[in-house]
Order: sequence, then C-alpha cells, then structure tokens
Amino acid sequence: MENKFSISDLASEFQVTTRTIRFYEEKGLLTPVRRGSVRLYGPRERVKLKLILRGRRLGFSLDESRDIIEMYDPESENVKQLQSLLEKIHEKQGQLEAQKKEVNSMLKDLKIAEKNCLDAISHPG
Amino acid sequence: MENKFSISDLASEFQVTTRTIRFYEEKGLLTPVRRGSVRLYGPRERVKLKLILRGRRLGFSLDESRDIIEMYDPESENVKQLQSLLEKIHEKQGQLEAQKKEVNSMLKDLKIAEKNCLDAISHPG
DNA sequence: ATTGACGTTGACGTTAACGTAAAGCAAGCG
DNA sequence: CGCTTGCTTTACGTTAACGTCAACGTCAAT
Repeated sequence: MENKFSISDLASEFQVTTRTIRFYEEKGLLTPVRRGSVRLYGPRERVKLKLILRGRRLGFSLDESRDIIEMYDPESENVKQLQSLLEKIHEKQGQLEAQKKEVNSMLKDLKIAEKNCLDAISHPG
Repeated sequence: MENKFSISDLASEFQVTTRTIRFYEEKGLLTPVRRGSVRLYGPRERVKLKLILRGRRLGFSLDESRDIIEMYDPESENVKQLQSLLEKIHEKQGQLEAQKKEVNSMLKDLKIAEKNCLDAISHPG
C-alpha cells in the first residue's frame, strides 16, 4: 500500500501522539479515509497535518490552522468565495510579515542581552 | 509622578485587562512597587510587560517569557550563572531563527495559494 | 455625604488542546 | 488456539491563561 499511511505512521513521523491526530479529526481538520474502521491517510491528509503542526509551532490556534488549510485546499469553486478567500490570504500574509518583524525585534534584543552578558563575564566586578 | 504608571495605564496602553497584568504578577513575571496597597509600575516593569506580550504574540508560554525576561534582566552576577544564561540566549536565538524560517515557508505557501486562487478566479470552469 | 472612578484580594468559571484510562475488536504469529 | 500488537470508541482528567464575579477600600468631585 504505497501512498497510504496509518495513524501511527504519521504519529511517529511528526512526533505527535495518535490521540492528537484523532483530536484534529474530531475538530474537523483531518478527514482520513476508512478501511473498515481503520483510518488511512493519503498525501493530502499528510500535508494538512504538516500545516497544522507548523501553525502550532508558530503559535496558531486550531481555528487559524483550519483557515490555512482552507487556503491551500479550497472547498468551493464559487468566485465570490474565492475572492473572500483571497482577502483572507492577504490578511494572513500581513500577519506573518508582522510576526517576522517581532521575531527580528526579539533577535535584536537578544543580541544586546548577549553582549551585556559577555561583558559582565569578561569584565566582572 | 513622571516615570510611574498605574495598572490601568499599562492596561490601556497595551490593550490588556488589569486582570491579565495581575495574573502575570501572580506568576512572578512582574514585581511592581506598592504605594500602600496600590501597584506602581516603573519603566523596568513596563519593559517586562512588553516582552511578555511580544512573546505571547509569538506563541511563547509564560515560562518562556520568564526566561526571556531573565535574559534581559539577569538576577545574578555569578559568572557560572551568566554562562548558563548565555547558553540559554544562544538556544533561544536558534529557536527564533527556526521560527523565522517557518514563517517564510508559510509565506511561500501562501503565495502559491494566492496564485492558485487568482487563477481559479480569472480562469474559471 | 454620596456618587463614581479606580484600586484591592479572593474564589470560582471557562476554553483550548490535548492526556489518560477503560474496554473491546481484528489480524498475524508461534 | 491463545497471545500480542495495533487499532477503535467513549469518557473523564488536566493545564495554561486568563475571565468573571463578589465584596470591599479610597480618593476626588459634585
């Protein structure tokens, strides 16, 4: 069975528990296929999980990750919907640019802290 | 009273509730001075709050923000401690660089999503 | 002197994002 | 055949980060 993953395949690949993956399904973020009662994950679901976890590392809520997934994988072909989706995309892009700036600010501040620390070590008293 | 802020000064400046600020104090992240029973915040405490909130926007936990504050505002002059602090600083710098990369990845993906969206709008069917 | 804005300390409530434990099915292996 | 391993559902528990009262003090202004 190429191309299909079990729940524990994904769990060990991404270092999360199976509980977490099922939880994301409960919340409607993942929709694996079933063979009997057993979940099977295709590449599409794998990508979704990847997106959720990347979002998690960036401090996103599951609802935000849900939005991100929708941007990747639009449910509608309706032009109206696609345009509002486009707006959401632009908004998210703005947020991410802002986040980058905050990361950079913190990096700057850490450089200062590093310098202060080095000074205090080499130049005690 | 230049240089000193009330709790609601800070609350309105940073758009958080006073409850939030007191909560950070409960957790040991802020240590305002008291005039009687009333809290007074100097510039140092103001900076700490700023750091906490920036951390929050980046998805940091309060414990992580506590670390960040410690990096800015070391409690010890002990060289041993300063060196371990320095290691923490470097570790955090690494994490932030990683986070920047993730933000960039997501921005790239959003560009693709944007393009797909635009194509689907202008070029329907 | 009372009102109203602002402050205080508890104490309990809430939400998100899972963890954990119970109980059971299904397949493969010795 | 029984055992182990991996999967399932159901359900209750947990933690962080606050929100939301309640009950009270205090100071300036009307």
